Amino acid sequence: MRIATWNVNSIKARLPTVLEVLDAINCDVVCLQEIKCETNAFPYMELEERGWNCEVLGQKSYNGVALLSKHEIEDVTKGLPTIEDEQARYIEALILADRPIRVGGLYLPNGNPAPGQKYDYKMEWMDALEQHARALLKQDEAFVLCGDYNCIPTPEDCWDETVWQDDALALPQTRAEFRKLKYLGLADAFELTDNRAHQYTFWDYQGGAFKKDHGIRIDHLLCSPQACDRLQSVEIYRKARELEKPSDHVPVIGTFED
DNA sequence: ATGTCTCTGTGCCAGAGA
Repeated sequence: MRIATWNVNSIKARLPTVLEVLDAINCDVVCLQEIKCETNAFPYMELEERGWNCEVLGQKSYNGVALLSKHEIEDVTKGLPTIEDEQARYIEALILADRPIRVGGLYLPNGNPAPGQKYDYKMEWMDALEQHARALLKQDEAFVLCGDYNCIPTPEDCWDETVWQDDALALPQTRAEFRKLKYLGLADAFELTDNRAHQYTFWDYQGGAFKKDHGIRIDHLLCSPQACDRLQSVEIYRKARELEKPSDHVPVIGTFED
C-alpha cells in the first residue's frame, strides 16, 4: 500500500505533468493539495480512465484538495469536522484495501504574514486538526494524515534556518503545534524511517532555489500507531521538480504493509 | 547582473497569494 501526498499548485495548469508523475510513482492513494479549481472543474475523466476513484473538495482560485484511490472508498468527509472553514483544505476517506486504512489529505494555511489575522487562522486550523486527530485516535485504527503542513519541523528541515526563522512556517508556535500532533501519538513517517537532515519537499520558484537545493521539508505523513506498525519506508520523489513546468512541491510517498 | 508562478477580472496588466 503506497500513499502519497503532493501539492500540485494548480491541477489545470499542469495536468499532463500530474498524470505523468502519477504513472511514475505507482501509488494506491494520492492526496492532492492546491488543485485551485472548483469541484466540478476537476479533471475527473482523465483520472478515472486511468483507474482512479476521485473525491474532491474544490473552490474557486485558491486551495482545494482531492483524494485519489485505486481501491474503493467509503466514509468520505469533506472539510475538518472541528472547524467552520470557508476554505477547501481537508478531505478524508476510508480506503477499502485488504486491510483498510483511513487517509486524510490536508492543506494547512500558510499563515504569512505573522503575526496577523492569517497567522491566527493558521493556529486555529492547527488546533482544529489536533482535535480531529484526537477523535480519530480513539477509533484505534490505522490512519494517515498527510499533506502540505506548511510547517518546517526543525532547523535541519531547511537549507538555512536564519532565512526562515521569522516565517510563519518555522515560528516556534508553529513548531509547537506540530509537536502537539506528535505528542498525541502520531509519528512523522519520514522521521521514523529515514530522518536524514536537509531532505526537502518544496523549493521556491525564485532564484534558482531547486538548482541550489535551497529547499524546505513541509509535506508530511503523520501516522497513527496502527499505521506505524505497517510503515516500511518513505520516499521523497525529487524527480518531479525536474520536469517541465513543475509544481514547487514534490510527492512524498509512504509504503505500508498490505 | 539577473532570474517565479498562478489566479482573477470594470481584463490583455496588475495585485494577491504562495
